[in-house]
Amino acid sequence: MILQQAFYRRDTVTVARDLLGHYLVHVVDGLPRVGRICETEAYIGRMDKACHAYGYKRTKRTEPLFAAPGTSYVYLIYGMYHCLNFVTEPEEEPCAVLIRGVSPRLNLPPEFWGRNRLNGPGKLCKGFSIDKSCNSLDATRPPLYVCTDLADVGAAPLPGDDAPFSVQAGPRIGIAYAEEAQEFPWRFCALDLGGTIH
DNA sequence: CTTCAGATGCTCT
DNA sequence: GAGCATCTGAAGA
Repeated sequence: MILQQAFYRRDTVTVARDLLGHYLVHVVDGLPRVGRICETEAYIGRMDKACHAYGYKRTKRTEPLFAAPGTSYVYLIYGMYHCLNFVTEPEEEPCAVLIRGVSPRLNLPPEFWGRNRLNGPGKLCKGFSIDKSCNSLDATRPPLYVCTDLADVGAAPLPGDDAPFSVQAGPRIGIAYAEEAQEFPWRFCALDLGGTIH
């Protein structure tokens, strides 16, 4: 099934952990590009200095964070990479989960198959052709969504994809400015799906 | 394996 | 004008 608003309308840390193992889908030119989510991070505006909407800071950029749970939030970072998030918690609570890594499953360009080709928010967006045109979409339906099974995109399940996996938590990446929030263990890795925390 | 510099443009002050 | 939820390639250990 496709994850619906009720899935995202929950505690952000819980959603970040629960997204692991599910399948990110972006339909491009009629073909679903699919990867299995193996790394995420939680951002919580009301108390998290690493969140763009810390202290309910509302600007043109952060506007999607205040929208309905299940909305996409895509922004440009360092002038050349995009980052994909899904908005969580009820409307007006600016929170989101950053999708940091997936392992390739379907219809990805050849250069994105193999180890360490889709681990990292910038690489992942490149592989899935995700840019600002994907910002502020309803991500509970095509072209951009997350589903629980490969059967949901009409593909056969992969042997081993139904096996349990272990989750590791650790501090988030690239937020040295965020003072005490640096240490929050809000990064989640599915170790057996290719994720790594050092 | 590690560190390090540079690329590049949008957003907010 | 400063800074940024990153990545790559080159060089060193």
